[in-house]
Amino acid sequence: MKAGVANVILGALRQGPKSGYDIKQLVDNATRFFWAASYGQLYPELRRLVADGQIEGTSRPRGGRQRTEYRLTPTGRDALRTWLREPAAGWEVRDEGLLKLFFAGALEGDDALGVVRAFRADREGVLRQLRDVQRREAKEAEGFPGLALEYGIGLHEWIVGWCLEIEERLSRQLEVAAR
Amino acid sequence: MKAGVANVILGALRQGPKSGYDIKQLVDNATRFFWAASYGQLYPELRRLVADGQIEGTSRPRGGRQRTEYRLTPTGRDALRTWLREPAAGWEVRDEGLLKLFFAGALEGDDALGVVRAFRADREGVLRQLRDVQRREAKEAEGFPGLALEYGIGLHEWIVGWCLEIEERLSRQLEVAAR
DNA sequence: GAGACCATGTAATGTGTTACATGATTTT
DNA sequence: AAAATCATGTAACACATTACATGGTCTC
Repeated sequence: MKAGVANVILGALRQGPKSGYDIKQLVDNATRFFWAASYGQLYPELRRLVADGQIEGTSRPRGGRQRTEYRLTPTGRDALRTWLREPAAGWEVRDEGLLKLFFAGALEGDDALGVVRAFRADREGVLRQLRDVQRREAKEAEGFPGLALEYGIGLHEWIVGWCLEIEERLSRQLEVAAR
Repeated sequence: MKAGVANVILGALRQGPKSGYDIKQLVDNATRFFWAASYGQLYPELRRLVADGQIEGTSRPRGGRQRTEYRLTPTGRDALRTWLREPAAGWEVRDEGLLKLFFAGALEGDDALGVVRAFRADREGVLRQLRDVQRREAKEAEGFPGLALEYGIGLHEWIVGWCLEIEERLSRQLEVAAR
């Protein structure tokens, strides 16, 4: 899971030169759902990649506003392609909603049901966000970025559906128990 | 996303008293897929929870082997139930496989297809692990822990299915392009 | 002229993993 | 008798977020 930010930068720059700010926008818009990055990571890593010869920075002021635009060097392009061909290092999830679901047995029937409902509500929120992105970026998000977006939407649709099923199952059990 | 380990400990102890080692086993067996915890977090947090009156530790040697068994105090039980009723703080994913998928356009057709295939292979691996857990813990994993497991299995089945579809779609595109 | 946005950066803080250290017991 | 498992703990390190600091420009 090491050197993650570097790959985000390299990948972002492939679609054309960008400032640190631009990269942050891309991250917040798209990759944040599976790979977040803060300025505190981005800017130092940009310098490191320049020092390492993987990217080059040019001063490109916009109006009177200073701005450094970065682009890939051939070395950087190779590094990106090499990384893409390597097996993925890993996968980490930290999901408080699921943790609550796991322990929901500590609550009584209807409160436990509430945990599932809250979990679903959260995922419906994410689903809405993803659909907003899809609407906004209909043009830009073609090819693989669009595929990743489709993945996220489909995944969250599945999750919401699963929750609804479980909620029904639990409701029926509660009814039976109440008799 | 703060104080996460505390809730894992509280939840784990609800099903009966446990040593730090026991809790680590539970984490590695079950919650690790959505909430991991290392000894470096667990042991200090156990002390903190004792100091805070949420759990109590008793020396219960097993043979000549020292062992401290922890159990919930009423305070701890309340804290667990309160936490369960609160809205979930969040949700974080760091998925290198998806990041590669997102940038796979930097590779040529069949290499890009390889990224999807590698992604699927990884998820098939996780699916196998989850099914192993299900087989091993058929008895213990009833109720909500079992539900969380079902969720994980269903989710990964969906993912594998999605990958197969995409692989076909890309294959067809490659064939057309080759003509 | 106020507020949003573009733009860059760092320091403090928080969080979590890895490696190391130690030692008993049980299984093969 | 070796290897695996039970059991507890800490120190060093890696990684990431948050808050802060600064200042220009664009839009209402």
